[in-house]
Amino acid sequence: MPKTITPIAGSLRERKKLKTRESIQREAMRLIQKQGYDKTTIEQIAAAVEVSPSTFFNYFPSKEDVVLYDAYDPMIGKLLLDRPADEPLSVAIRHVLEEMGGIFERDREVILARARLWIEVPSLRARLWEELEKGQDFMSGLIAQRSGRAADDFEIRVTVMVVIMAAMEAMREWVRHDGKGSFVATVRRALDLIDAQARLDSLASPDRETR
Amino acid sequence: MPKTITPIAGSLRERKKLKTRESIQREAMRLIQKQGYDKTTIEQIAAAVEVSPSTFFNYFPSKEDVVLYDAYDPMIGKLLLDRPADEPLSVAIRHVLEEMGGIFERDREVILARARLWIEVPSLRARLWEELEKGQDFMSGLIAQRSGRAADDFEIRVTVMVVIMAAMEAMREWVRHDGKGSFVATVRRALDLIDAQARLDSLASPDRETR
DNA sequence: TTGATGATTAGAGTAACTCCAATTATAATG
DNA sequence: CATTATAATTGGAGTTACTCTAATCATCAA
Repeated sequence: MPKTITPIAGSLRERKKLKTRESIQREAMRLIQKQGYDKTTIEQIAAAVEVSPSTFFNYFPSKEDVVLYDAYDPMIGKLLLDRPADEPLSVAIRHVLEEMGGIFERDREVILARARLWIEVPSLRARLWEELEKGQDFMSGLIAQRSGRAADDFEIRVTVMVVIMAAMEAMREWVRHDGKGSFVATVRRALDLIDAQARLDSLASPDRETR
Repeated sequence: MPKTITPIAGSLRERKKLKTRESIQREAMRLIQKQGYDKTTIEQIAAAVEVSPSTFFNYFPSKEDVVLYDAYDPMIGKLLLDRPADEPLSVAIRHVLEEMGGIFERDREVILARARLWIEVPSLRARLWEELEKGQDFMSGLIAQRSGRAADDFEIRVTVMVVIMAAMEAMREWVRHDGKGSFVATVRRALDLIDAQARLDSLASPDRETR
């Protein structure tokens, strides 16, 4: 059994795959912007990229995923993880938000277009839910770990979901106003509104005293 | 042009339609319980009810709707509307919750089975989102009216969504514990947790003074 | 150069829907 | 009761997203 050496990140194959992936997504978005989501078929997208429909499904498990896939999600996750473990969660969240602010400003147009799709196309809107739940699982797990509670702690899950919904509603509000104004500021407003920070802090602080 | 007289509620046609509708839903649920959602086809359901697949789509716009359609939603809506307009919203919500409590207890098994599907089947889970949004629109509209604010007021929408998510998480928690314990009590716990009542009250009280 | 491995593809199949035109059941009218 | 209007049911043809499989083709390691 020949040991497979660690695949080089920049190998021809890898680079090609990445290129194809990006092409598919770019062409898909272009067509969808032009004709609408429902009227754009996988066949059309594949034709535009000059690959077969089969190949499309090699890269994206469903049509929704092309629009849904978001490079920022993993970024946010990483930023959150990189925060010192003893930092209060509310502070961490605010930090991450500000750190993303620049990117959000820079990619404003792209983000706005995609957010609009998320909100306006029923199947995408519904599908977005899945992603929110993944976010909830991720954050809940993180807090659970740091606070020494169970991963499915009711209190944690409720609180985290509330925070996520605040961000979600902020996005909707931001889109409703055609992306005028700062997205980050809108999220901040929502967070202030639900006033969840204090609660998050009390959850996130490790139970040092009890230990 | 012959004026169509108001169709009698209990006319033969109406009764038949209702029966068919109920049969479809009952048989669908039975098959789905037995074989799982994905493995149950519309053809099978139609065959079990002895109608054509076309007829299925006359009654339910999609397969998801058969499982999703919930007799309690309109009930809750009606109960909420029936509360005196000057009653603080938090009180109204608690009232409605307690009023539904008996029904929830009585139909526990049915509700649990359906809730399980909602949570476990991805397409249903995603689709549930749509319903939550309808709920948000309804409640936001109600509060907006009573408080004299705009229908798409950001603060209202965020707060309402938070309350809905609390109920949603309560359902998940309740299902996670196999429906042991009171559903209403779990929702109460979630509501207490988010402590949103005070905020709701401040939103719901009409701005009598300012007027 | 060769042999393995991974990517691309065509093709056949499934199932949820949509649309439409034909048929059948119920209701209203003279 | 006979007739006409209306509503419900149906079959059939078509679209599209997606799955599975087996063959072909490109890249890579040796």
